[in-house]
Amino acid sequence: MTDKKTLIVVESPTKAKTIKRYLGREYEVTSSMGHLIDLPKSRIAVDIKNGFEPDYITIRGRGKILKDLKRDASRSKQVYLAADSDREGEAISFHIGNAIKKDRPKLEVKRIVFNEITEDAIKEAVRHPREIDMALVDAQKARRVLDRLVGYNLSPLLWEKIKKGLSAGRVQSVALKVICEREAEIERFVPSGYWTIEAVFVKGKKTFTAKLVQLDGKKAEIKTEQAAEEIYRRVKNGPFVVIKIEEKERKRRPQPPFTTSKLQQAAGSKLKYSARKTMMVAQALYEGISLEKGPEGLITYMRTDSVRVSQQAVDETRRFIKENYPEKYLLETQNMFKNRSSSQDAHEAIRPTSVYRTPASIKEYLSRDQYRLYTLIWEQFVSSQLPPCVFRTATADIRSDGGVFRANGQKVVFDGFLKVLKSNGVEKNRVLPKLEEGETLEKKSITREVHYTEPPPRYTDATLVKFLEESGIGRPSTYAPIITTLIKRYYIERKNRQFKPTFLGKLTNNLLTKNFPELLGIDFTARMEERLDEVAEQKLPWNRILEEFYFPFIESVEEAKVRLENFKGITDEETDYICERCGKKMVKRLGRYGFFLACSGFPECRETKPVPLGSCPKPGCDGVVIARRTKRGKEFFGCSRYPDCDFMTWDKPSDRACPVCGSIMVEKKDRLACANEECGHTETISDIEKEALVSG
DNA sequence: CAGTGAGCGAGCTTCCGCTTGACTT
Repeated sequence: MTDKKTLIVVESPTKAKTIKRYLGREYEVTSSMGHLIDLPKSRIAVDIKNGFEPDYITIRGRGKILKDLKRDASRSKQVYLAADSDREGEAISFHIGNAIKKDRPKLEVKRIVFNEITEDAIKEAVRHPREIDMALVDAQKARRVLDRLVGYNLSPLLWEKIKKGLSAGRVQSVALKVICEREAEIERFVPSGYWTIEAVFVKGKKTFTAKLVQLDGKKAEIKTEQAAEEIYRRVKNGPFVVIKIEEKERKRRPQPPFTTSKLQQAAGSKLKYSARKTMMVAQALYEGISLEKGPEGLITYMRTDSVRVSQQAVDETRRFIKENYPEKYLLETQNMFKNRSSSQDAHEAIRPTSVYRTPASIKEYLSRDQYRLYTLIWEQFVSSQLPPCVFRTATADIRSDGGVFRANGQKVVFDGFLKVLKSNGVEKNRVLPKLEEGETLEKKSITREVHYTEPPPRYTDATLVKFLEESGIGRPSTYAPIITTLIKRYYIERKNRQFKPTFLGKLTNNLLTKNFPELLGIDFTARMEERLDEVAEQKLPWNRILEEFYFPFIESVEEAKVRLENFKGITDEETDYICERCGKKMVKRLGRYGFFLACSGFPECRETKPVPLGSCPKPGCDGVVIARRTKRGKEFFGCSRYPDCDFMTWDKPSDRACPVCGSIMVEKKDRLACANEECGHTETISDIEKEALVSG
C-alpha cells in the first residue's frame, strides 16, 4: 500500500518527462495530450432549452488515452491534475478528474498549478494542491458552447447559400474579414504623385544630404510637378545657412523575450517562415534535439502569451553576460517586462532552456531551419537582459530663401543590447560633419524627385498574427491553424507570402459581414472575454452569457435566411477562356481538389480542364503550367503536355509573365524568378510593385 | 528531410482550443 505513487497529469508528454526528472520516486507523471472530452463533431450537442448544457463525449480517438489514465489513476495513491494554469487547462483537469472519480469515487483527486517548469516551481506546486476551480471551468464551457453555436449555425447557412463544406466562426471569419477589407482598400487605391527636393552639401571631406521639410513656415508638401519646379527654382541657389543644430541622446530599450505571436512575426519577417513552419521547427526544439549526452529540450514551451521569465533563467543569463561581456553590459537591476492584459500567463516566454547553449556551440546538431530559429530565440532572450542602446542624434536645419532643409545624423554611442541582437540596420551610423549655427554651406547638388503613394500592404502570416493577437482574437495554439483553415477553404491564397482573398472568400465575407455585423466586429471577442472573466470571478452564471448572445443571434440567422431567400451565391468566377467543345465562356469553379475551369453551359456541356497558370517555360513547348498533386497530396506544378513535356517545379507560379522571355515567373522566398532556366531573370517584389504603380 | 506526374470535381460538410503524431482528400 505504501509503495503506491502520486499520479501527476499534465498536457504535454515533453513536459511530463521534464517534471519526472525533478520529482522523486513517489511520483508518476503522465500526459493527456490536450482535451479528452469535448462536444461531438456530428451535431450541435447543446441543449438550448436546458440552460445551454453541452452534451460532452470522449473525443474520437482519445478513448485509449483516457482508459490508460484511469488505469494509472486506480493504481495510484492520489492524483494531481496539473494541466496548464489557464481556462482550458482547468477544464481539461476537470474532465479528467470527473472520469477518474466515476471509477474510483474514493480516490483523492486534486488540482495543482505551476507556470514555469523549474524544480522549485514544481515542488512548490506539489505542496499546495487545491480543488478544481468550477468558475473557471464554467467560463471555458461558456466559451466552448458559444463557439459551437456560432460555427454550427453559420456554416450551414453558407452551405445552403454558397457552397457545401464552407465554414464560419468567431475567429476565422474576422480574420477573413480584415483580409478582404484590406484587399478592397487596395482595389480602391489611386496612387498619387508627390515631389521631394533634396540637397547634397559638402563640408570638408564629408558630404551629407538634407531634405526640404518646410516652406514659408509650413510643412513642405509638394503635390504637383509645377509646384515642385517653382520651389526648386526658389531654393536651389541658396545661400544655404545653417539656422539650427540640435543634438540629443536617445536610448532604446531591448524588447521582451518572445511570445508565440512575436516569434511568428519575427520568423516571418526575418526568416520568411510561415506561422506554421515556425511552429513546427519550434516544436522540434522544444521536444529535444540529441546533443552529446542524449536528447535535450532546447527551448521552453512555444505556445505562450507571456513574457514572464523564471528568476532562475534570469540569474543564469546575468551570470552568462558577466562571464562573456565587458562589465558595462551587466545591468544593475534585471529587466522586467509587462504582459498584455489579455495574457493568461500559463507558461513562460519562449527562451532557450540554457543560455550557455549558444547557437554557435550547438550548430552542428541542428538543421539549418532549427539553427536559424534557435538563434532568433537565443538572441532575443539574451538581449532582453542587456542595457539600452544609446544613440546620439543630430539635426541640422539649413535655410535657403523661404525653404528649410533638414539633415539627420545618428551615431551609436553605446551598442548595449545591439551587441547581441543585430537589429536590421538600426545600428548604422550616419554622421553629420561638425556644423555651426550661422555658417553658410557649399551645395554639391540639388534635385527634385517624384514619388508615388503606395497602397496599404496585404496581410502576411506575420501581420495577420499581429492583428489577431492585438485584438485578443485566437490563442497562441490557434494562430497558425487559422491561416491554414482559410487557405484550405479556398477563402484566401498566399501570393508572394501575402494573403489575397479569392472570389469565394470575398463572396463569403460579404454575406457574413452584411448579415452579422456585430458578431464580426473586431471587438466582439474582447467583449466576450470580459464576460468570461466575470464568470471566472463568480459574478455571472456561465449560461447568462449564452442567453444574452444566442437568442438575438439565432434571430439574426433566421432573418438572414429570409433576406437571402432569393440569393444564390455564384461561386463561379467568369474568365476569358473559351470552351473548346462548344465555344461558350468558361468559368472558374471550386471543386473538392481546388479550382478548375468548367464550361458555363453546364449541364449541357460538361467540358472541364485545369486552370492554366501561365505558359510552359520549356523552349519550344506550347503547353501551359497547371497545378498537380503528388500521390501524397502535395501540390506541385507541371506542364499540361506531360508526358511529352517534363517541366515541373515546386515553386508556386505567380500571375506575372517574365518581361524578358514571356515564361511564367515563380515565387522564390522573397523574389520572383523566371521558370525558364535559360532565362534566369529574377526580380524582387518591390520592383514589381513599383512598376505596377508607374504603369497603372 | 526529401520528395514531382490520374482525372476528377457538381450529396453529409462545420466551430475554437488543447495536444501530438499519422498522414497526406
